[in-house]
Amino acid sequence: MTTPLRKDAARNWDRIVAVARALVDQGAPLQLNDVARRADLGVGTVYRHFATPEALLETVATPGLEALAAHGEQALGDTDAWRALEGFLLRVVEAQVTDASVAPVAAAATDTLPRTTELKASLWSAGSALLDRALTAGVIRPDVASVDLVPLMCGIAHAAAVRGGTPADRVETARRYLATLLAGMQTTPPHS
Amino acid sequence: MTTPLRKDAARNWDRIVAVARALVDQGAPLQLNDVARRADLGVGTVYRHFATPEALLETVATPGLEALAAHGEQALGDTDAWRALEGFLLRVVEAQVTDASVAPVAAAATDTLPRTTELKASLWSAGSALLDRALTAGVIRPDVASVDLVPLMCGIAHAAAVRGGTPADRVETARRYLATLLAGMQTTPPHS
Amino acid sequence: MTTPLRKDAARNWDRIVAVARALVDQGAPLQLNDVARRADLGVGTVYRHFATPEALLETVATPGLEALAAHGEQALGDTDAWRALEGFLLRVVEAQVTDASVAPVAAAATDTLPRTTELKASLWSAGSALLDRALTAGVIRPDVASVDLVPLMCGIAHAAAVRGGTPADRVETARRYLATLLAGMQTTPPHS
Amino acid sequence: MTTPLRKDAARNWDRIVAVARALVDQGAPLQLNDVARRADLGVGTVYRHFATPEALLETVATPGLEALAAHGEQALGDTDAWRALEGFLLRVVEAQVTDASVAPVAAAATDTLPRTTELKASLWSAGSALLDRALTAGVIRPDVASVDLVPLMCGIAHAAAVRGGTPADRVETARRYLATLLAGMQTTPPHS
DNA sequence: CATGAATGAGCCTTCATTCAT
DNA sequence: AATGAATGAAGGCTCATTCAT
Repeated sequence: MTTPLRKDAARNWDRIVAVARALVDQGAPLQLNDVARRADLGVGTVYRHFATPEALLETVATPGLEALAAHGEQALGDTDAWRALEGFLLRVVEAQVTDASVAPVAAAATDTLPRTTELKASLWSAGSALLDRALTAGVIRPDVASVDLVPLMCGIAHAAAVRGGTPADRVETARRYLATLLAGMQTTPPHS
Repeated sequence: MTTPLRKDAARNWDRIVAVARALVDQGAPLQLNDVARRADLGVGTVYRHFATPEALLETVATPGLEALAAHGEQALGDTDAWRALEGFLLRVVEAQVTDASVAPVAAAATDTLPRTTELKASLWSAGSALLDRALTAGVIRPDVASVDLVPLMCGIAHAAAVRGGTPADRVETARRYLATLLAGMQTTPPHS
Repeated sequence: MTTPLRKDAARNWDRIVAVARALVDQGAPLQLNDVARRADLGVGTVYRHFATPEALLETVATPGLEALAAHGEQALGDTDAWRALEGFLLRVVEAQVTDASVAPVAAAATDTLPRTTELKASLWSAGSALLDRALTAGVIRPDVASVDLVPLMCGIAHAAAVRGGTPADRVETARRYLATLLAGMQTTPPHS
Repeated sequence: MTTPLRKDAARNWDRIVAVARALVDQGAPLQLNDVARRADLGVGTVYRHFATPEALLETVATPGLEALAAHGEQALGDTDAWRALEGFLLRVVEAQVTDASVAPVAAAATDTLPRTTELKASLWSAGSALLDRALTAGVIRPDVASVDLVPLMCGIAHAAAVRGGTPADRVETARRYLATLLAGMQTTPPHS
């Protein structure tokens, strides 16, 4: 797809992404100058690889999004439509709360990298398919459309962030919120 | 409460707040220099009235928060505990979606103005009281605590923003999301 | 000389000077706005009394300068010409080290208040007279002229400030430095 | 010692220092924005080279301090302990009176650049060594300690500044003041 | 390809001074 | 006389981006 990078260029790419990852984990803003200094590279090099801070952020978020997309694919193999949907949404929420690069990318209206667009579309369609199956299986009320899924997960992640507490608290909070929301989507009494 | 402002100072205060309101409505960031220029006032004047952008934002949000607090008080008079809670939460969500100054102030962990703290406390306690009544009335499951109320409303507003669309669409979206969430909180079959 | 102030104006004048004195003692810069706030007066009032920060500083320094001038007069009554000169210079140096308003006013090339000019002239002439007497008495070598006296005292105060330490240390340091300088001015072996 | 600058960067560095030198010579305050404008460079460039005005001032003072430090080393080779000390102190005083960047840096309690700290330490130890030799030679009374040397030179420079006159006058004044002070430090009758 | 110096718009903030009330 | 709101020049600093080396 892309021209393979020269070995040293690939090493630089990795260093940049690693530094960016570390910054994101600390909650620090991604400034390309700053990234360059920490990666011990020239600014120009960073700009060559990532034209904007957004592109770098999306790159940092990519593995997380890929894992979600992969889980989405796999969930379609689950014979229990409800459990499949629930598991998928839980992963989506957890990823946002756990990995600070995911939430802003998931919530962004526009993407910078084609790969990001692909992955988000993939998540979208996985959600859509899982929702359809749940509807077909009659375990869910048709109040929620497939386009609502990702926004709702972003909302839950945001709610958990507003609620505050330690990272672990937030994961716990997000799970509870998701459970309540799912209870509101179900036809039947709570699944568990 | 506060020393009344001199007439001219009051006029400037109003102009500043009006300019800030307009900027917030456009989704523009509040920069005090920018506000000063647009209000055709010296920077110093703006700084005299509002020491920080946050103070100005909170001031812009104040009427909205006051209306919510008033509604909260009033809701306690409703004999239908469920309807009272639902109505209150709906207002909270609508305010956030409708007035761009409300969401960030509601979501902020710390306040700048004492008035903001008061109003947020008032919202908090109104929510708490309404939730308690609903629990006592047995119309709600004890999965959600009073401290979850505001975060959840922030989450819904955020979800509606991520979902996108026109302002009117977002209000509609937020209402649906709230309905689903409430359905998940209810003991009894959906209210509507 | 000056029109007597109305009673309330006099009270304000006193408050301003007291606040300024306190600021100077803390080593804080004299800002008229700041003084006004601390004195709980309008800025305009402070400006009416003191047109510039320098005028206020000179006013704060005035009692110290008056005490020095008085001492100078009195020293002329001392029959021991050397002791009179030494005592005078010691007072001048101590005042600068002890009272932060004195050094800058003494060192300034130009004055704002006529009263300051008067007092500085008085110091000057006292020093001059004491020096002349010492020369006449033959206890001093004619290397130092009367115009050098105040500059040298400023220099010693500055040296003590550069040397650092607690306020008490600086007084001690300044005394030592003065003693050494005086030793260099004497005809005869050290007096004490 | 430091990574050599690129040619253009070196040229800019020179321009900045030259502009700063000129400002200091005029007695103007060093403001980085102002320096940038006069050097016809972007502010950022100036900030890249000198993070603070103090760093720039110290850089401007460096050649002067280096010359003093070199003289200090060399003075230790003089067999006449008194002449060596006197010559050294004279240079220190002259430098302060002649080069407006030296006095504030010498008087400052804390340094910004490591190089400045080095040079000041070097001056300190040269003075200390010269003083020790003079004490050992018995040409000086032990009233003055080595830590007093620099403060006293700062004091003399300050005294000369207060005394006023043309630059040449001030050098002359400072020499006289130093001679008097040294006379006060000597064991034996005045040297000249 | 990599480098990193240079840029400069743009934001923030302070403070001496004026002048309408 | 007193007040204190208003002013706005002035200075500080950051950071995204470009481009010569």
